[in-house]
Amino acid sequence: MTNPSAPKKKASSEIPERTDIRTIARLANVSIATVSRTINRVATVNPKMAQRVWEAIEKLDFVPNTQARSLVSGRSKLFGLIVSEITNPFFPELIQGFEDIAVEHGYEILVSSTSYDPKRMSHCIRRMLERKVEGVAIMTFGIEEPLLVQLAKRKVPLVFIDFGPERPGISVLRVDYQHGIGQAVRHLAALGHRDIAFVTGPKRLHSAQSRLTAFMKSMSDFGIVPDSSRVVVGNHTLDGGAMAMEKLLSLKPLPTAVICSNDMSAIGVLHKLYRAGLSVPGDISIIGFDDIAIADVMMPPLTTVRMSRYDIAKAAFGALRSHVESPQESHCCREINISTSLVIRESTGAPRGSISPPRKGSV
Amino acid sequence: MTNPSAPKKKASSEIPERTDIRTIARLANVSIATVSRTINRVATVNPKMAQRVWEAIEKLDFVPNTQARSLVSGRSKLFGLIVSEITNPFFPELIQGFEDIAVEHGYEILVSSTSYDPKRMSHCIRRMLERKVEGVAIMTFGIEEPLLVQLAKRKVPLVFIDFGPERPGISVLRVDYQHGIGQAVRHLAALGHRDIAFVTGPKRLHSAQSRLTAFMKSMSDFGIVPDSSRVVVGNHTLDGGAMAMEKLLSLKPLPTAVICSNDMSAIGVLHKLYRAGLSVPGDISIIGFDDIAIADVMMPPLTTVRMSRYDIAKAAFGALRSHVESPQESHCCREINISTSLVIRESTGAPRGSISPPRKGSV
DNA sequence: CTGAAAGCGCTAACAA
DNA sequence: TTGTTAGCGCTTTCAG
Repeated sequence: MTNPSAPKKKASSEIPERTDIRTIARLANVSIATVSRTINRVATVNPKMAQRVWEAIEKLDFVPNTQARSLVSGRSKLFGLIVSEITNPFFPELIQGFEDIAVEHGYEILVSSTSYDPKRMSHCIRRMLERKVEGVAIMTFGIEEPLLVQLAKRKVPLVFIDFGPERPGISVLRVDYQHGIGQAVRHLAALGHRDIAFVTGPKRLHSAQSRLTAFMKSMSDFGIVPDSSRVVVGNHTLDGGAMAMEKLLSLKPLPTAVICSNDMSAIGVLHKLYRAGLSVPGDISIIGFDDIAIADVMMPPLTTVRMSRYDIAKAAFGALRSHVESPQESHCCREINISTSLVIRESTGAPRGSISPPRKGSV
Repeated sequence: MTNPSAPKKKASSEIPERTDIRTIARLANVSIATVSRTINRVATVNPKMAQRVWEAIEKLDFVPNTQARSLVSGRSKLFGLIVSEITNPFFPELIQGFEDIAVEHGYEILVSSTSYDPKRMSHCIRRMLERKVEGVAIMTFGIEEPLLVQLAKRKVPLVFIDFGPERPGISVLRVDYQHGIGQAVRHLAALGHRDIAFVTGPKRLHSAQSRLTAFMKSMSDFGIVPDSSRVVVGNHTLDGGAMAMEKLLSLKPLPTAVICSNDMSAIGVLHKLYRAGLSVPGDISIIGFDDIAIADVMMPPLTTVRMSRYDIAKAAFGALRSHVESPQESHCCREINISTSLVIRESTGAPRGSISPPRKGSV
């Protein structure tokens, strides 16, 4: 007992520096049970007593101790939220949504950004387990198998995005990449593009793979078989996008359009193009993915596939909550669909020479 | 006791579904005190026993319950971190730094984004109090007085940025706006600018005011007295910047340069200029403040005043930690200086007509 | 409807 | 050095 405010031994003449439920009970002249009931708004408490209790609480400015509460009730009212990269604007928007909803429902969240590092991820899962989270939303778009085991063993409700094991207590948010990316390809095709490149995300990221797959499928739907040199690996960061575009720039006939696995990559691409003195969409059309807030103020504003952070946050929280609060019917929400859709702005246009005769590619 | 794993009464033939310190003690054939000591790495435990304890822990995959631990020890190892706007990239970078440092030192953080809303702020302080945080970093660059009282009353160590009350247990991070903004003005003046506008942040934000003051002071250092029409109110968002620039655009002689109170505003300004068909820095020079990651990939890359998120995170954590772990010497760290400095990129140049004859604006 | 009492899982005197 | 024991602040049976 390091707690400095805790008296060593009970003594009748002790000054009660700490103000707990007992202090309130004494002041309100009721039992601690009544105080507890009042605070928890149990309907059966006599209004008169409740009134006295609230007054005492007000007067002493009492704040209940969540730790003690959780300890005895077995409910921490805490959810974990793991994201891969808090510096990618997509995630703060997601976190904000999740936090808003959680708080609204009386939950707190423990956020952790793992920077794609399995070590950090492992450590952070451990910490969450120690804090007795009631569920974890793993919004990293991919996870290492062993870490998963660590969590699943505990039977902590989990919600994944894109990819997760099929087990009770685990929900998966299925993002319909095909729809949005299909729209993107159709948009480009309608504009006259046939030579479309793709900047992927990190190879081990499941979501990045799904986006690529959706792209390939959409292309072949239009009878286009992209050759592999048009698919270049990025890493979902600004730099990664810039580097990917650099590679693309060295290609013999420059692709007339490029779709990126996320907006950060697309912005990197835009920047590299700016450096190269190429105009967008004049020389080349660009499409991103995510629709982060900044996409709208790029020069030019970025055409992109929107994936609603709010929908994701809401679905993730909902899944966790239903697992926690009604475990028996939790199977009903095992999979939730998240839709995506194209937002057309100004980074896409007809390819050079599609109407007027083709001319030499600049650069 | 809702806890479903908790047996109602002790019974000798109970299956111990829950694995706590007692279970470990039994398996390792030691007392619970020894288990506790082992976990807490108390040096005096017999290595042999410790070994047995660790094995049992390993075998049962035991994770200690932080809530119980905090409850008895009086140390939650939790810090609160309040930011104003998680969707402004400045903050995620700050959060990341703070989290890294905190975790490294065995602390957890509770993050909350208040969106400048005093109601949310109040609610979030309350929640943090309930969770028994040991300190709160209030990185909102401004706070309402009554909320402050709420916290100060509890004697929770606090660290503010820019502005905070002078009380024991409270540290303040003083940002040296004058240095960076002075550099910015000097840079512009050296380039030949005299007609420099300023886009402020929200009026009630202390930091925004300080930035404006630093600007005014720097201007007068160069003998320039900016007329008030050149100071336009923004709100530290993309939209706010765009709207501010719109106002500026209607000014009779367009200012030749504009300094913004933060990068988000500057990006909004850049975008509005792009819309207006004006070139940067050809027609007008722009300087931001913060140096968020995206500033470097703007078109053109934004000249801005850098304020290190990492320095702030480190200083904030350090202040909190020293208050918690050695309260007696906490007065030694009441004020910490944070420096700022100009990062020159490509959004600044000589004003039109200063050296070479003016040419038509490109688009 | 209210109060007394038994813990939640753990740490820290204190004694052995 | 190790074990025993008394709580941390709260919820929740269970009697009354």
